[in-house]
Amino acid sequence: MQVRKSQLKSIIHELTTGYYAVDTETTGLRPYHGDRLFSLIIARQGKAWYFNFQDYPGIDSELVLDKEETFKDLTPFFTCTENVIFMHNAKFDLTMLALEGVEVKCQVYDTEVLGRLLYNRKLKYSLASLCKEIGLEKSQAVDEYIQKNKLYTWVKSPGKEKRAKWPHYDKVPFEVIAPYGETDGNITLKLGLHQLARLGELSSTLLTQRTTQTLEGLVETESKLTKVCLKMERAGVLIDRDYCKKAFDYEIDMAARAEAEFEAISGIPLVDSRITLAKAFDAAGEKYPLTEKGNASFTEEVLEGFTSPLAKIVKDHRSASKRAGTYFANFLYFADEGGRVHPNMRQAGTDTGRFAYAHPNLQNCSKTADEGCIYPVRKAFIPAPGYFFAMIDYEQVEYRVMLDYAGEMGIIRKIMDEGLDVHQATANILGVTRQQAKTLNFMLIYGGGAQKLADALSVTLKEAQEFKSEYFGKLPKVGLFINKVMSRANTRGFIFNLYGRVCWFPSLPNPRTGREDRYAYKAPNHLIQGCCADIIKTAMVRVDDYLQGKNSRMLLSIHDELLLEIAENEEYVIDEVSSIMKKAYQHKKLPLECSADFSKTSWFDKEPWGKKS
DNA sequence: GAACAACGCACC
DNA sequence: AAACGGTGCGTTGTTC
Repeated sequence: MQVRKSQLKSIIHELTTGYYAVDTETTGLRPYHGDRLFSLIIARQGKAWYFNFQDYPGIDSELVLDKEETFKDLTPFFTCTENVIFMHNAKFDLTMLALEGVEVKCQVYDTEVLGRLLYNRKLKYSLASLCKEIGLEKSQAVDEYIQKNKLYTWVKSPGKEKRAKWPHYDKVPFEVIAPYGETDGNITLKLGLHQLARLGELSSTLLTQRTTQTLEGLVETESKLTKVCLKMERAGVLIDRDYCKKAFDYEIDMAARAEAEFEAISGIPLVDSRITLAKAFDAAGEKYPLTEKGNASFTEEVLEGFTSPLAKIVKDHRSASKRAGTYFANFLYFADEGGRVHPNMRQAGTDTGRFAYAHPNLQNCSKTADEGCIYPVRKAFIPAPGYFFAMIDYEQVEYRVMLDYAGEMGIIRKIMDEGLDVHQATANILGVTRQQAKTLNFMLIYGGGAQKLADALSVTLKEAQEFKSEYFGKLPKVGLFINKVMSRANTRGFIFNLYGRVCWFPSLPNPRTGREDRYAYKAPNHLIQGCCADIIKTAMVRVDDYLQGKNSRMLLSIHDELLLEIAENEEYVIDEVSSIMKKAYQHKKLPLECSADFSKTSWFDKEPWGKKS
């Protein structure tokens, strides 16, 4: 129901402790660029209240509530820690609420996150598709209205072909959006309650299994984590705008030069496509491989093998345009007025449990600068005045966790007693070089076959097979572990890690053979990768708790690394955070190690912080 | 015109 | 029978 001014107080009075769904309607999707909520939906047991704050032409003025007053009245609701609130993509709505000064202290469950924890092999985790599975239909009215009436703006940014689409939800008529919002609220609540019930069932089937933590515990961690991510995202990362602009101009210029040179030499305008490149390199007499789909392939590696001067030009062009478009242009585009970018942390973004980052993705910023590069990408990120950066990362976490899971004591002792790193210890055991050991470990953790190993080590298939049997001969527990996990995935269809995270392996048709396949060779990787994701997620919740009342803050989580902004008088938190991170994994035999770097200038220039802890 | 597939490439 | 895991995002070329 649409809330009228006269009913406000009594309705709010009705909101006693219980299970709710909350949703907001917002002017657009960019909270850090001025978009704001214009309505709030609260749903409970078949009832949904639509609190409208926006004036529409001809609307009954009783239906236009005062935003400030409403949120003030709702303070007891949002600060009640006993309330349980379901939200789909909760972080977005929490951001919008935060911009109205509302801090939600209730227990928040993101139905997207719950969807992942329940079953992580879906194609989509949208509210519409999750609801559809349980027979609930999401209204498409608003999206359809936006499309039909073209209530969006196309935005083109310099140096890029792609345009961004900005929808304007505030232009959707009240009579369309209000019932839509109410439906969303109702179905989100039903979905959330259904998910909690389903989690209970799933959890009880795992109860007999050995995990250090129950699935319920994992759900609680993820629930708390949503608010941690909210904080991190709101903090954002400061960019050096002038640096980005200079770097962007420079790279655009480099790309233009490459285009001119290419055309001068080949007589063909440079278009980085298989058609143009095939034409140019055919003329230059170069031979190139084909991709899986039978198209000409011109990867960097292929170009590396060419003698034609065009090859370097294409490489330079790719590198310059990638740096200009994917990095510097995006940083400038996404930065708010204060120069901070707020990348979207996608807590439920991956099958394994890792985070995914978008808009912009800050997990794939170039670490190193190529030779001759004068604008390293990570140099664009700088600590705020009064702060410096700390980068704390787990050392070889996936390998260590795998060895600990496997209980391969021979190598574990070598690592612990002799202070060797994983690859060196492997090398010593096998009598190979560290680099070879690293390649072997790498292949192992990704489920690579003998052929790939042969390619990577530049040896024959037979030699690669010998390396493999040598490896498993000397590290039998690792082989046992890998086989056990694969066979579990095959026979049971799912595996779970020490944190209770379940990973499903449904039978899917293999596009190559058409036969059903569970892709079980991926299972050991997913188990380890997911476990490491849960380690850092657990650590983040604890670090956030530790940082309460301090000025230092977490900014980014990059799989096995945290980037923090440390207040100048809080240097001591670095060691403490390292320690919290290490303890987030309850090892059986092999503990985790962390190392820290710091920088007073940028994310690029870093120095070791003290010695390894 | 817009959506999609394919490719290439940055990270862990 | 064998299989190198997980992401986001840019452009090009094709298709609806």
